[in-house]
Amino acid sequence: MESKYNPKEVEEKIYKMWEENGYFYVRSDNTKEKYVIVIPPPNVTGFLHMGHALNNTIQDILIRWKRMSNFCALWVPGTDHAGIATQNVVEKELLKKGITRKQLGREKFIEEVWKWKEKYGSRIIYQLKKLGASCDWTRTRFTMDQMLSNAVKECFVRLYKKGLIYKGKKIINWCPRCETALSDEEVEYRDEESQLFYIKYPVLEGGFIEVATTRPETMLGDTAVAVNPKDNRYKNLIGKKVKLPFVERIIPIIADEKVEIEFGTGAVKVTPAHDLNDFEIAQKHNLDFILIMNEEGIMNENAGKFNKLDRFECRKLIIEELNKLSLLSKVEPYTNRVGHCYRCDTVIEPYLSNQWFVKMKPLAEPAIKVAEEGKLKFYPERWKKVYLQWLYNIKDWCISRQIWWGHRIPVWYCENNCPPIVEKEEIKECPNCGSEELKMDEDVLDTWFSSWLWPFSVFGWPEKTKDLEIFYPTDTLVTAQEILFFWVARMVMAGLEFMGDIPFENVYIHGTVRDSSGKKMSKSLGNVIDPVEIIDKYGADSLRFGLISSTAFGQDVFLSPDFHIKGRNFTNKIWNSSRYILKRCEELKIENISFLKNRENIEFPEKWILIKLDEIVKKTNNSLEKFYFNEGLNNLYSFYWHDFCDWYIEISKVYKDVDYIKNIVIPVLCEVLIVSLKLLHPFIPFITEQIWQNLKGYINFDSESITVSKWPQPINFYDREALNKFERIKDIIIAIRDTKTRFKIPIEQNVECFFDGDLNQLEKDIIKKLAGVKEIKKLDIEKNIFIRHLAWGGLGISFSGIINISKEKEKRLKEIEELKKILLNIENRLKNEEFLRKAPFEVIEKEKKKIVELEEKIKNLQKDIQFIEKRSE
RNA sequence: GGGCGGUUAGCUCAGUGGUUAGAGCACUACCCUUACAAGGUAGGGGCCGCAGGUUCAAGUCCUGCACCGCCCA
Repeated sequence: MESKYNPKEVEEKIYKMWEENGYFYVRSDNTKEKYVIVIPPPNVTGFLHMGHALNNTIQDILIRWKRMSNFCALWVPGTDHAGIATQNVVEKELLKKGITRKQLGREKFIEEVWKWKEKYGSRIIYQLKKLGASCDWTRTRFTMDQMLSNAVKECFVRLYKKGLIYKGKKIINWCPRCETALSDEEVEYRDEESQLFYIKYPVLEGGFIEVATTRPETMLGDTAVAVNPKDNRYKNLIGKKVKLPFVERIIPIIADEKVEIEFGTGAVKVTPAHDLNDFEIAQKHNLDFILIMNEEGIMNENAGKFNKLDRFECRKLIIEELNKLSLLSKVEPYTNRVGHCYRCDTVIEPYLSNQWFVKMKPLAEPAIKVAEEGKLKFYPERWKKVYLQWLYNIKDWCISRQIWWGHRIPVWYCENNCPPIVEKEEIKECPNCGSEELKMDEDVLDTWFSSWLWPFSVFGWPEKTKDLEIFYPTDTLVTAQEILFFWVARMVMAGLEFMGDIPFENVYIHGTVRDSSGKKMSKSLGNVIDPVEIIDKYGADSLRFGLISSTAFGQDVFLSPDFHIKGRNFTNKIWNSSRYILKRCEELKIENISFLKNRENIEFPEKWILIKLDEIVKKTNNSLEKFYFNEGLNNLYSFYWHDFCDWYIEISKVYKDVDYIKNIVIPVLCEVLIVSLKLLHPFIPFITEQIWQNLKGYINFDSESITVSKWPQPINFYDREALNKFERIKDIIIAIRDTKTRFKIPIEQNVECFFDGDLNQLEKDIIKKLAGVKEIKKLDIEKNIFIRHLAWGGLGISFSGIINISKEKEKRLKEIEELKKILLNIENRLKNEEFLRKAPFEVIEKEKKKIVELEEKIKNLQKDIQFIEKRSE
C-alpha cells in the first residue's frame, strides 16, 4: 500500500467491481423487508452540479445503510426529458449548422432530439456513478420511455374522463422565446427597477382621464378604463367613453371594486388579453379581448402602426409618440416584480390563450389530509406548513406546452366539429360521425405531468406489475426545497389519486448549495464549484465527506472553495492507519483474524476502545435514523481520528508480549477498523471498500464486499473501571506533554518522571511511550523536579533548566480565578431552594460532584503555586 | 404585505433547556518520533446580533427590534 491514498486509481475500479457483482440489483421476489427510494430524476440534458451531488449523496447514504442493515434496498434511477430545456439545447445545436427547428419540421426535429439523447443523455448517469451512487441501474427509467409514456396517457385520459382536465381560454404565462405556455410555478419573479408611466386618455365628452402603467405598449389592447366605484375623483366619469390614442378605439370607463384607489392615479387601463387582473375584470363586464402580440412577442396587426415591432421596441416608441402628443404626463421610477421564464430567463408575457388545465382542488384535498394527519412526514417539519400553504391556495395547473419534445396530448379533433376524442391509443375514425379526417392536438404536456407519476410509473403503472405491487409506496424522498411544489406536492396528489396511497412516507428536504457568501451557485455568477472536477482531483469520497459534514439538518450549505480538504485529509488518515494495521498483521504473519469472543481478560486500553466503539455504533445509528447526517459523520470522524488513531493505535505500539499482541491487540485493532469502515461506508464508500479488499485474507469477513456486509449493532459493552483507568493515564500523559512543551523540552527527549500514585507496568509503559519518559519513579521532592498536582496525585518531571516563575504562577492564578467563578455559580445554584426542589435529582447530584472536583482542582493549583514559590526561593 | 430560515472563534459552520459553548480551516510554539507533514504535540482566540420575558436553569423556549437570505402574493 502506498503512503498516500490515491482515489483516482481506486474509485473507478471499485465501482466497476460493484456493478459486475450486481450488488445494487434488487430482485422482485426478494422476501426481505424493503426500503425504496426513487431518485429525483435529473434533466437528461444536465451536468452534475453541487445540488445533485448533495442530493444523491444523501440518498446513497440511506440506501447503503439500509442495504447493509439487511433490507431489500432499492434505489430507482432515471432521468426526465425536460421538454423545454432539451428542446432548447438541441435547437441551439442545430442552429450552429444553420438549421432552425421550423425548417426541419416536427418529425425530423424529434428524431434529432432522440439522437442527441442517445449521445449525451447518459452523461449525468455516468457522473452519478462517479459519485458512487448505488442505484439499481437495471431499472433506469426515462420519462419518455414507452412504459412511462403509457402512464402519462393513462393519467391524462383518466383525469379527463373524471372531468379533472379541461381545455380553456385563459390568461397564462407565455414565454415568447420558448414560444410556449408555462405553469405558474415555472415563472420566477424578480424585483426590477422600472418606470411607471402616467398616460392621459382623452375622454370623448371632453377632458382627460389619466392612467398609470409599467407596460405602456399594452394600451393598444385596452378595452376599458376602470376606476373604483368608491373613488370620488372619478364618480362623474363612470359610464363615459374614452378614445384610445393610436388605435382610435372608443372604450368605456367602468367601475370595479378590484381597482386600487391608491395605485397610480386610481384609474387603470384594462387590457383583458394581456393581464390576469384585467382578464377577470373583463369577464365580469363583458369587455372585448384583443391580442396585440403574436407568439414571439412581436406586435400584430391589432397594434396598428406598431405592427411587427418587438414588444420592448414598441414600448419605447409608444412613449416617444405619447410625448409628442403631450399625452404622457409623467414618468416615475418604480420597482415592480417581473416574471421570467425559469428556463431561458426571458420576460414572461401574460397572454390570453387556449390551453389544457388540471382542476387541482379535488386532487389537493386528500394531499392536504395526509400531511395534516401526519401520515406524510416532513424532515425538517417546517416544510409541512409550506406544503400545506401551497395546497390550500392551489390554482389550476396549465399542462399544455407549445413545443415538440414531450408527450403529445392524446386528444383528436374531428373535421366536423365533433366533441374532442380523448383516448390512449391512436384514433383513426371519429366515433361520433365516422369521419377519418382527424387531427391530433399539436401540443405536448408539461414535463412535470410525467414526473408527478414517477414513484409508480417507474414500476410499470398502469400495468399491475410485480414491482409495482411490492415497491410502492416507496419509503423516503430526498429532495430540495425548490421543487416542493413543482414535484413533491404533485406526486403526493398523483399517488393518492391513482394508487390510493401516498407515494412515500418521509420527505427529507435538504438545503440549497450556495457559495461562501450565500449566493446560489450559478454559471452566470461564475461562483460554481464543479463536483466532477473535485471528484477527478480529490476523489468522490472527499467530495461526499465535505458536503455531508458541512450540511446541517435541513439547512442551506455554504461551501468555501476548499470544503473538500477535510475529507481528503480524513481519507488519507484512514488509509494510513489501516496500512499500519495491515503491516502489523504481515509482520506477525497472522491471518484469518476473528474478533474477540471473550472480553474478560483484556487490558483496560482494549476495553476502553471497544467501549468507545460500541458507543459510536449507537450514535451513528441514532443520527441516521433522524437524518442527522452531518452529526453522524462528524462523530465518526472524531472517533476514528482522535480516539482510535491518536490514542488506541499509539497505545497498541506499547505491547511487547507477542502472544497478547497476536491474540488480543491485533484482533481489537482489526475489529475497531472493520466496524469503523462499515459505519463509514455509506458516507465514503470507495476508500472503505478498497481497504476491505486489501484486508481480505488477514481478516475473517462476513462478505466479499463491504457493500453487502452486515451493519454493526451495539452490544452494550461497558466497564466503568476501565474508563477511569484510561482517563487517569490520559491526564498524566497530557500533563507531561504540556509541561515539556512549556519548558521547551523536545517531546522526543525522554525525561525522568515521578508520580505518587500506583502505576502497573503496562501503565508505566504507556506513559513512557506516549509522553516520552525515560523512567517513572516514586515522587521524591528532594530531587530537582517540577511538580504538578493532578486529581490522581502529584506528578513530577525532572528538570534542570530555568523556569519562568512569574509566567507559571500567573497562568495558575488566572485558572484559579476562573474556576472560583464557576464554583461560586454552582454553590449559589445549590443554595437556591427552588433549584433543589425543581431540578431533577441527577442534575443536582452532578452539580454536587462538580463542586468537589472544582475544589480539588483549585487545591491542586494552589499546591502548584506553593511549590513554585518554594522552588524560587 | 404574509410566511420561513439565519445571525455562535479571524473564516466556514455544529450545538435535540441541564458540565466550564465545540469542530475544521487559519494562527502561535516545538517536532520529518518507522502508518500518516494530506502528519504529531501543546497552546492562544467567544458580552452566542441587540433589548426584554418565561424558567430553579436559556446559545437553546417566547416577544420585540436590527441586519442578511429565501418563499408566497
